[in-house]
Order: sequence, then C-alpha cells, then structure tokens
Amino acid sequence: MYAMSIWTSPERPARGPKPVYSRARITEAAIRIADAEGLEAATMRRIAAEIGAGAMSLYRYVPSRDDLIELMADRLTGEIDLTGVPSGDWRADLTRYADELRAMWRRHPWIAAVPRSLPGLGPNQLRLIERLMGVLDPHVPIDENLGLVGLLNGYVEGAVREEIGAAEELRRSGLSEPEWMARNHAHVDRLVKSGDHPIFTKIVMEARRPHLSRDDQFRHGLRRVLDCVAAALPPAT
Amino acid sequence: MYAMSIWTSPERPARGPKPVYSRARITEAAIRIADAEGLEAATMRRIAAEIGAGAMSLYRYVPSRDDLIELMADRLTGEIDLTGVPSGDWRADLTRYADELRAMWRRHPWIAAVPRSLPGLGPNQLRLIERLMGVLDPHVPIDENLGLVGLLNGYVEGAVREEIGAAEELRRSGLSEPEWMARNHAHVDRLVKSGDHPIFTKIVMEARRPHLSRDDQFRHGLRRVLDCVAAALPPAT
DNA sequence: TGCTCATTGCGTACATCGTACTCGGTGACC
DNA sequence: GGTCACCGAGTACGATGTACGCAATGAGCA
Repeated sequence: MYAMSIWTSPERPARGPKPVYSRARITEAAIRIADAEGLEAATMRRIAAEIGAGAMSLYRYVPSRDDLIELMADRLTGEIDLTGVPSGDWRADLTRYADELRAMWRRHPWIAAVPRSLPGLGPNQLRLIERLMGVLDPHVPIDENLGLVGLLNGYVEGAVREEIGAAEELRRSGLSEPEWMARNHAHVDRLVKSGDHPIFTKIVMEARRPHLSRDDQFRHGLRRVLDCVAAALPPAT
Repeated sequence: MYAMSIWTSPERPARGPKPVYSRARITEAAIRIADAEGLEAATMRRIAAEIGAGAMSLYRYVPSRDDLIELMADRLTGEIDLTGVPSGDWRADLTRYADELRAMWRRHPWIAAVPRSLPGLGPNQLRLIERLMGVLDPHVPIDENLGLVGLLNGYVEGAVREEIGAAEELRRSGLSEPEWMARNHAHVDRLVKSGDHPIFTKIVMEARRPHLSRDDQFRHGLRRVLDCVAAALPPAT
C-alpha cells in the first residue's frame, strides 16, 4: 500500500480498541512545541512525549512527519478568521485578511520554515481560498485574481519576515542574545566603516533609528499594495 | 572558540601544507548536487564525495552545513547580473532585475527551501543591495525604497514558486510522475466534484486550460507591480 | 456467550544525518 | 634543520525519521 496524501486518508475506521489520541491532539502538541522552540524542535519523539505517547504511536495517526507538518499548516490557516468576508467592501476585506495573516505569522513564526512549493489543500486552506478569492471574484477574471492575491500574500509574507527576522535568526543561531548582538554588530560595523557600501550603510542607520510603529509601517505598505489592486480593477468598482 | 559568522572567518591563513580544496569548489559541488537532486540531497558526505574528499575535510573550509548553505545562497546571488544598473531608467532596471531573479530561481529551485529570516550579508548579496537599491535611492527615502524592493521581491518569489511548484512537489514526494499525477488528480477531482468549492474549481479549470506563456504572464504581473512603484515615486520621475 | 481478527499502543532496531575528536603527515617559518 | 600550525580523513556519538513485529484490546458474528 502506498502512502496516501494526508487529505485523502480518513481519520479512522472502526473495529479494535478505541484510539487513545487523535490527529487534532497530535497536531496541537506539535504546534505548541514549534511555537516555543521552533519547527526543528518538533521531532516525532518530542511530540509523542508531549502527549504522553510512545514515539511510534504517532504513526497510527499520521503517515509521516512531512504530512504532520501539512496538518499543522492547515491548522494555522484555520486561525485566519474571515467570517463575513466577502462583505462587499473589497478594500476592507483584504485589509482584514492581511491583518489576520500577519497576526498568525507573528504567533507562529516557524511557518516561514515550512518548505512549500504549492498551496496546501486542507479543509481550512480550501475554505480560505473560497472566502478570500471571493472578494475579487465577481470583478476580475480568475487568473487576474490569483495574481492579485499572490501579490498581497507576497507583501504580507515579506513584511512579516522582516519583522520576525532578527528574533528568529537569534533563536536559530543558538547563541545568547548579547553574544549574537556582539557578533552581528561587529560584522555590520566593519561593513559600514569600510565605506564601500553607502546604501547598506543608510539601511543600517535607518534600522537603528527609532522608527514608525510596526503597525503603521505595515499599514502604509499595505495601502500601497491595495492601490495597486485598485488599479487592476474595472473602473466602476 | 566560538563559530564565527561565515563572512567574518577568512578563507585561509598561511603556514602548513597547502589546502587541496577551497570554499569555492565545495560550494560549487554542493550547488551542483542541489540543482540535480534538491537541497536535502546535498549532505556533507555527498558533497565531499563529489569532489573526492573525506567527509570531515569539508569542516576545514566551512564551520557548519548551515554556513555552507549561506555560501551557496550568496553564490546564487552572484548569478544575478546587474552590470550597468542603475542606468537612469528605473523601470528598465527593475524589469532587468526581476527577469534575472526569476531566471536564477528557475535554475536553482531549491533556493525556495533555504530557511532565511534575514537577508544574507555575503559579498554578492551586498553588491546586489547597492546596485538594486541604487535604482530608486535618489528618488525615495530609504525606508520607502526598502518597502518597494521588498514588494518586487515578494512578487517575483511568489510567481516563481507557482511556476516551479508542481515539479518541486513531485520531486519532494519521491513518487513517480504518473503515480503522483494520479494521486493528486484524484484528490483534486474529488474536491471539484463535491461542488463545495466553486472558486477552487475555477482555479483548477483555469490551470488545466492552455494558458498564456509563462513569460507573458510574468511580465503582465510585473507591469502591475511597477505601476505600483511608480505611484509611490515623486511625480516628476 | 464466546471466538475471531482488525486495530491499538509501542519497544526494538536500523540507516542516515551533522559533526566532535583525534591522528599522522606536511611544509613554511625562525 | 627543527618547530609547530595546518592539512586530510577515519572513527565515533547522539539524534533523527521510521520499518517491523508483538501483545493487548474489543466490535462483530456464530
């Protein structure tokens, strides 16, 4: 028997002893660990220990670790609350989506480390597609819609990556904060002092200044993206 | 002694026997393997075998596998040719960059699997920053510039991910092509036939139609992004 | 009621990974 | 010509994902 795609294999048939655990419990435990210590800390043994199970017991519920990660990603998508969308006001809807997506990424920064080439097809992900793309669906052809939603996703993803970047890098390095700061600053300072990188130097100076609140910065960029979307819409929308 | 950031540890001091290999050769070999079989196939032992070295010999040149991946990423950035940029025509420059970036990603799709939260600081990456951000630097403040470049990067990345998605997913699954196609189509067909996902169905139908050339599609979306950039520029540019 | 056997949780075991430690050999420097 | 920093690489360790097998369980049928 081949391993089936996770979404096509049912939770469980009947007969025999009742299952003690569940996909949901396992997924939840894995997310808890990943939130606290990163995705690489969510090993099969560790997840099993978290729910008091033996390591191999997980495989009665999930075909492989990769499939479990797929489940985790879909569970995270489920946190994006789009009730009432589409509402008729596309700008408000997309802003709402962008805020929800950003909040979700900030709660679970390890999502950035999930290697995905194609969008997932879990129930939450499908529900999201319907709601989100329903916002522009009456107004633009489907391929245009895909492009615009992709643009929005790209913006949010990039912005959040920048927000969580330093903290994640610090965690991944395994160094203590002062150690990491010292090492990083030393290198950056050397580059700045060399004088060969004028624009990089500007970026560093800007980053070290107290800047706009993260929220305002995000909203500012988002407004630009939405203006871009507006330009692609038919005039009377 | 702590592991130093890869960019601060010099290639090699003097004294003792001459090194047989080099960072460049190792990086090259690793990229060759990753191109052919994915990043996960580029293990230390495999890379060493590729250049005829012992596995542990690599650690004379590179502190860790993660650092080696950093080197690989910078080498890939070096493939982005921006000679003559900035030219004075920002639109042409950014189009050139987008095309180069897309071509690079298509040559090395495994770059999508490199977990990076912060931009790298290798020599090629720094050179790119100077040239690329120099395009808009006279016209917009640095934080605005960062946002716009981020938007452009997000667009290209998203578009290329979509282009290489199916092929990468197929490779990662380890299944044979007909097997994967059968399984995937079966699941998608079930979703479509259920009737619960009208917009997803539209997407599938659109994807199965013979569509615009990839290049035209990419250029179309890119034009939209550049219009968005233009809107953020001061009027007389 | 009692037998059957699919299904349970999980211990053991293995291949593979990154890499710490260690060694004998080498050759630039004082 | 002696010293010793540096070379390449073998051995070994801990951790990982997971294949396999086994005893216990309990729903369905006789």
